[in-house]
Amino acid sequence: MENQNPPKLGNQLCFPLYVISKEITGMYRPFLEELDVTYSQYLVMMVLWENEGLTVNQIGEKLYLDSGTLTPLLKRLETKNYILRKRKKEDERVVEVFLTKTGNDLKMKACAIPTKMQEKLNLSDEDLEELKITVNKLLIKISK
Amino acid sequence: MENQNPPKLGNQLCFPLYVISKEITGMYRPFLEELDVTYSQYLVMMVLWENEGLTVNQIGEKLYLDSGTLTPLLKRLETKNYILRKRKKEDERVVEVFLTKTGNDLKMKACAIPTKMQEKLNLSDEDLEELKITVNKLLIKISK
DNA sequence: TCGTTTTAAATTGCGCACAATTTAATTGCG
DNA sequence: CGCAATTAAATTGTGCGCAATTTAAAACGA
Repeated sequence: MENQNPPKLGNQLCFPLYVISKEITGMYRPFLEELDVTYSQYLVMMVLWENEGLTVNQIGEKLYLDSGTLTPLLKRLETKNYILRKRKKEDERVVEVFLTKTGNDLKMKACAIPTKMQEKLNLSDEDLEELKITVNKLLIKISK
Repeated sequence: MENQNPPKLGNQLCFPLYVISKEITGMYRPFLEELDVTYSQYLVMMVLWENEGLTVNQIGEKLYLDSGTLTPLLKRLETKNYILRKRKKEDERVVEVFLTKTGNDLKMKACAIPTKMQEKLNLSDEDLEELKITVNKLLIKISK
């Protein structure tokens, strides 16, 4: 039994990750406000832009979120008229999510965001790529 | 104006960071339940174990949190009898936060957590150190 | 077939996280 | 001194995030 010292903030892995995640999310805010979505809603929209008609569960698998989070979030997106939620005829338990025209058109407005964010982050292309690789490797390791 | 393609989940930096942060926080949960604290409350306790008597603002600076988050969180810690909140005599606007005996004793129980977490994360010492360095560098860059 | 089990989504309840505002105390300035 | 400006914390309101439970539909099995 070694390392039985009290845990210190400066020695954590999770804390800086938690702060970075919050800070970057915050950097998105002004851009996302133009689309009238939150960061989580933006994630859902990204998933749908790539793959329309997914079920709530399928969206949740991609985003690591459950129905307790997604159901109210999707209802808000529906209220904004960005998406449609339809119960599947063949299996009434399942809800499939579709884009409205407005929701699909939003994709165009969103195209500028990655570039703007990279400018704001002020990281070189190489650093950014390396970070993405590091971080994606870690994600795979952790969520395996 | 290049890179005007729709943003994709797989090409983001923020998304894996957001997921990793959530996943690791989730890994802490069973250990933190034994101490009857949430992850955010654990962060506050760590700060206080290192530095008792800090003001709400000072805690907020260390944790990147504001009074809107901290005030109710600190009240919950006070209800658990882990901390004491005292208005400063010389400046009644300021609230200083102190540990109770219970709150200080909790530090001992917390000592086992980093080791348990490292086991759970299943990363080598070297990988973990490298990640901490990478991630702390990024944090400094971002929050400058 | 009928009842049990499983599954998908919704609901409930709690605790952040943060923007915006409010309250109250202190500071600073004419 | 007297009042505007500043400051610290608290409050209000919205939206996650997740555990636990509920609801309802579908699948399964004797």
